[in-house]
Amino acid sequence: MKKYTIKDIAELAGVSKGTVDRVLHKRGKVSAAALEKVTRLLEEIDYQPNLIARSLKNTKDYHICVVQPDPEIDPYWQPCVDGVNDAIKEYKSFGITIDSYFFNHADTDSFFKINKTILQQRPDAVLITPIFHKESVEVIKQYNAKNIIVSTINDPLELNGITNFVGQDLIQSGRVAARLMEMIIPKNRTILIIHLDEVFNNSIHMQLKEKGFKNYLERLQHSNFTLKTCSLQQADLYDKLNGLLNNPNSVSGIFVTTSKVYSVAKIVDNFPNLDIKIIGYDLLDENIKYLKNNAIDFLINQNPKHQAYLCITQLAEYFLFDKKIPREKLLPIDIVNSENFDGYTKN
Amino acid sequence: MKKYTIKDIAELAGVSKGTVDRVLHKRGKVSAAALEKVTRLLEEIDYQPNLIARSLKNTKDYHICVVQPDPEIDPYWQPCVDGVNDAIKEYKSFGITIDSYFFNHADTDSFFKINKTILQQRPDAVLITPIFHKESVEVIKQYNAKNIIVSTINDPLELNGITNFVGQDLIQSGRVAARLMEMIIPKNRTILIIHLDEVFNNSIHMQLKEKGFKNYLERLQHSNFTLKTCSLQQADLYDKLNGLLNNPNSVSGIFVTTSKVYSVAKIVDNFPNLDIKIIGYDLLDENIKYLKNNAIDFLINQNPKHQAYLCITQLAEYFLFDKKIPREKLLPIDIVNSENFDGYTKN
DNA sequence: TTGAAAGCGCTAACAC
DNA sequence: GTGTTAGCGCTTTCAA
Repeated sequence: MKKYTIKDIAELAGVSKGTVDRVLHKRGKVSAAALEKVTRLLEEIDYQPNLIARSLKNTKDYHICVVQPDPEIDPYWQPCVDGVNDAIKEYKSFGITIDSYFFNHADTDSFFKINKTILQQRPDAVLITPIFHKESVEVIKQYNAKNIIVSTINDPLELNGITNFVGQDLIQSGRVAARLMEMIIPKNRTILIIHLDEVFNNSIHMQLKEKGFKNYLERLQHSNFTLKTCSLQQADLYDKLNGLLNNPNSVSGIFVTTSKVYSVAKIVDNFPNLDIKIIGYDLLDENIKYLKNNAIDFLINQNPKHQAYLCITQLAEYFLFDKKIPREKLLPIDIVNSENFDGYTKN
Repeated sequence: MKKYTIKDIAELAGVSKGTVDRVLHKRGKVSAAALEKVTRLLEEIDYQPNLIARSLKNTKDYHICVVQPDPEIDPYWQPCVDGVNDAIKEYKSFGITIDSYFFNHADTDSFFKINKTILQQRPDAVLITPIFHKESVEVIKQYNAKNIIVSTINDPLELNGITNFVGQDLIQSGRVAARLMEMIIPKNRTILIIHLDEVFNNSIHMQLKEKGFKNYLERLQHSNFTLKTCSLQQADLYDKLNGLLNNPNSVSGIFVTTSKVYSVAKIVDNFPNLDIKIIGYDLLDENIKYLKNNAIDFLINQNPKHQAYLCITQLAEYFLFDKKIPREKLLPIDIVNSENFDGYTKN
């Protein structure tokens, strides 16, 4: 069970370390005889290079830039920032520097400006949260032109030029919500699907979730739910929802396609005798408050913190240890209720 | 943003690398003046040692032994083995050798025998799956006496001498199941709690889950479920359950505290008009089959594969990079239905 | 085509 | 007390 090093191989083959290295990396300039001998030896002993040593040699400092919506403007993004910060700490001692940049999630100009700055820095990789689809495509092209690796989280779209994507299957996510809804409301009732602030956000997300949700329910054999979709602005939510709920039995379940589900729960809370079930997204403190008192029945955890952290991890291990980066990593769609949320929130 | 090395510090402080190292590791034999100067400098520039270099120096081969129930005897343990095997592959190139040993989960002698063999090998750490509690306590003492690190997964008990534990909060796990059950069966019905093969397994697990389950339901304000507990052997299951189910409306929900929930689902499937809800544990193929056709309503994922993998990861990063090992790592309690299982099964 | 040698950053033994 | 030095395993340059 001895650990063989290049030196061992060299001695066994009667050549120098340099030659072994040339064989290992197929750098040519090796005689047929030596090639043959070393190759066989390598196979025989199942040589595994010491990745630590290899990495040490490569003393380059790697540089990753992260482009995210500013959490001070939309706190939804705070978990992503937290995930990135964890990664910063973890990889600092490994010679990987990570810089965070924030844009205004309602302002494409700020997005462009930041990417321009980053381009000039020529980092080794950039992680972007592409909430502006069209604009992202453009920016990614520029990064690719300079051979800068581009990673994304959170975006379900096929973006060309992306090296790796970490996220969730959003259609499936809608199906998960639908199955849950099916289980907790009586057959044949009416379900409301609410998209909140669609114009200001990446509406593709909401549409895919809706698609999955409908798709699941429409194919059911023995029940026949009525589905109503509303795309609303926060400002209009109160009036609209109040109107609907004052008409009793009109709605039995509400599926909110975003993390703003607490604002729906807050209104529904005023109708305690209606027993309306609510399913939505993300473990915001506000959402968990309603989850705890059963005003929200289920939350689906998109795990933005882990998405961001994992994405950087993949890049770091690629730089340090040449570990292959999976092109797409789909995280599980966590179902969260009042009893298991803290397993997902605390770390 | 320069990366400072020991050499840099030495030059800045006007001392040698050796002295800096002595300060860093508090090895004494440093004059007050030098100590003061170097210490301040280190703080000033927030020196971070290069962990790769440090690790390379330490060329020792670490050795971890894993003691698990034989998956050929009880396939429940296969995921753990898979997790360990993943870790073996991953850390092979980092100078960490991991050996797997299997005991018969129904034979304490085999457990002792294997631990005896391992003790003689004097590994750096051992990961045991302590399904025999009393016996494990004994064995752990012996490891501790030889300064061998002991890690465990899957066991909720306070075992003294354990360095780290990776697992789940089993009482909370029962509460999760209870909350789910509450949502999917009508109020005030009867719920059956089934422990399968309790004598042959670690019954503590089942008891804790039951405790959490009951605890949740008993404190509900507006409903009043009747709870019945059965501890059964596989062989008796069919007769007992048939008896119960032939008495209509006797049972509305069944909570199975182990992964053998499929064997309950199989029997309940013969009573299609009863609409009995079933909740159980673990993503065995057999369970997923019933989950898919809604015969099982929810499974709780204990994620044995990840438990094992994570545990070894923690040990490896401790050996390689001196990363602190958390004494206890509680994994989230994943709720799984027919729509999100594949996020947890495929990797 | 090949071997020798330097060096990545850190540690520790050894000489002064 | 302190500085020097060798060396961890691998890569790469340079001279032969």
